[in-house]
Amino acid sequence: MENGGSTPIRELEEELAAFCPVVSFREGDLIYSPYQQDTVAYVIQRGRVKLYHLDESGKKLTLAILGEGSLFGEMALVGEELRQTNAEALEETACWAIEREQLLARAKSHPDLLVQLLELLLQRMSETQQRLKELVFKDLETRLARMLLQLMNKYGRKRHGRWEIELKITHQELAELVGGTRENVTMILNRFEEEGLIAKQRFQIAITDPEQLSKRAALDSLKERVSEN
Amino acid sequence: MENGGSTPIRELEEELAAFCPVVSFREGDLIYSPYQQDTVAYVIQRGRVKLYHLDESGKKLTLAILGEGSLFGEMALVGEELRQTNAEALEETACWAIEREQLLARAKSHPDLLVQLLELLLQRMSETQQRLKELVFKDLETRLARMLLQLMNKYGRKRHGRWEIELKITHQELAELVGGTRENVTMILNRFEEEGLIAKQRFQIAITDPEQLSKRAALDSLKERVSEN
DNA sequence: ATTTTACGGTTACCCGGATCACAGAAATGG
DNA sequence: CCATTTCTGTGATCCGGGTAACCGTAAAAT
Repeated sequence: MENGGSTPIRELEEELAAFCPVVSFREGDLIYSPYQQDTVAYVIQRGRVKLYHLDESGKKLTLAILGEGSLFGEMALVGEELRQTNAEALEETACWAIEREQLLARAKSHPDLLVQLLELLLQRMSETQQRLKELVFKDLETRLARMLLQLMNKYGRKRHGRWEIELKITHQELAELVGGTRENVTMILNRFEEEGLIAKQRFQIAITDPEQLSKRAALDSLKERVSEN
Repeated sequence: MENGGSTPIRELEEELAAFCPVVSFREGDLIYSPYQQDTVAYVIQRGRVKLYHLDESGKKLTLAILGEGSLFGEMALVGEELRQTNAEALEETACWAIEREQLLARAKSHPDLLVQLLELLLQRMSETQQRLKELVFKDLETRLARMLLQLMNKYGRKRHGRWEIELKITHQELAELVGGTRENVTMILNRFEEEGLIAKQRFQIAITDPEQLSKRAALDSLKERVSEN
């Protein structure tokens, strides 16, 4: 379940193994942070990595929580760009470190390599655009419902007749994922729980009624009907 | 000024010319729209293209207004993804049409090709993340100020001691670019004009005081000082 | 030249959600 | 084991900005 099943990363893994060193991080390690300039991107071999922006005021926006097979730090592969986000290991994590020059050299003889990286990149691009769209069009409750479903898909495991999200997560972190405040997230989660959509305890959420939750996620914020315009 | 000067697209142009047909669109033409499935991406040779999302309710969010040398429709290059946005020609526009299979074949013998496309793609990715960040962290006035400066950089031309934005644009369209409503954009523009930062007429905006406007763009919405936390 | 449509300007009102301010409960660490 | 920190729960209050409802004016259509 860790990797949606749709991505054939095995080949890529072999390719990377051939010319990339593996680097390891421990829980809480900062892999990089903004304004650094370096020339290495990463593909996750094992573990989880959080990408996030930090505002001057300390507010945080999480761009993604990535698992095995995901590419990140890709900006380093071309141009002179500095890092723009923080990347933090959420647990014991190992990554292939793709050094820019190495990659470009290697790509000449192994053209498929770039195509596979391109694929991973487009996947991230697609997710980012989706986030942008939701932030503008959907209200907080909808966004949170969607996020819970996404987490279920990525990290969910069925047990005792419900989908437990195997990711230690706080309300604060959820808020940072959906672009809201901790207080509002807590309120909405409690609402969901009262309605029997989810069950929760500290650091832990389980989806008890995915179908119903999906409805909440699809509904548009304010209107039930706009026949014509 | 059309193309920031930083991108060496000339080489890419030659590459594309070698195996891509050129397709033309007229002002208002829809190049593609969501849920279509096809396998061609575009690089703009001449003209301007707007990428946007349309909500069920008719609300619009503009992702980007692209000019010469920009890549779009790139999702079509891998996977089975359907189109997710609308792409519309804002004026007489010509594009190289990059057919997926052709590209992949060509890439084998011309490895640089993918690298250059990758570069264009990362540029878009970077802009998208920037937008996301602004939407969460900055208020409408700040976002609008930034957008005006961006438009100035891309489409501005100095004349009569001010930077005229050579892009016919309505308040509605500006609103769709910054994620706000037409009414509020009108109000803020008038405020900017009263303060002498910009000058405007129908369909037309000029920046009269870029420095001052930049300050408005950088300021955070609510606090002047947060010494420690 | 007149009608029609689209854009720009402005107000009053309202609501989602941020802020602020606590309090209890569960972990963590000396 | 107690003390401190970290999370969660819940109110009161406030505000940015969306919604609705106009009107004047410039442009486009016939």
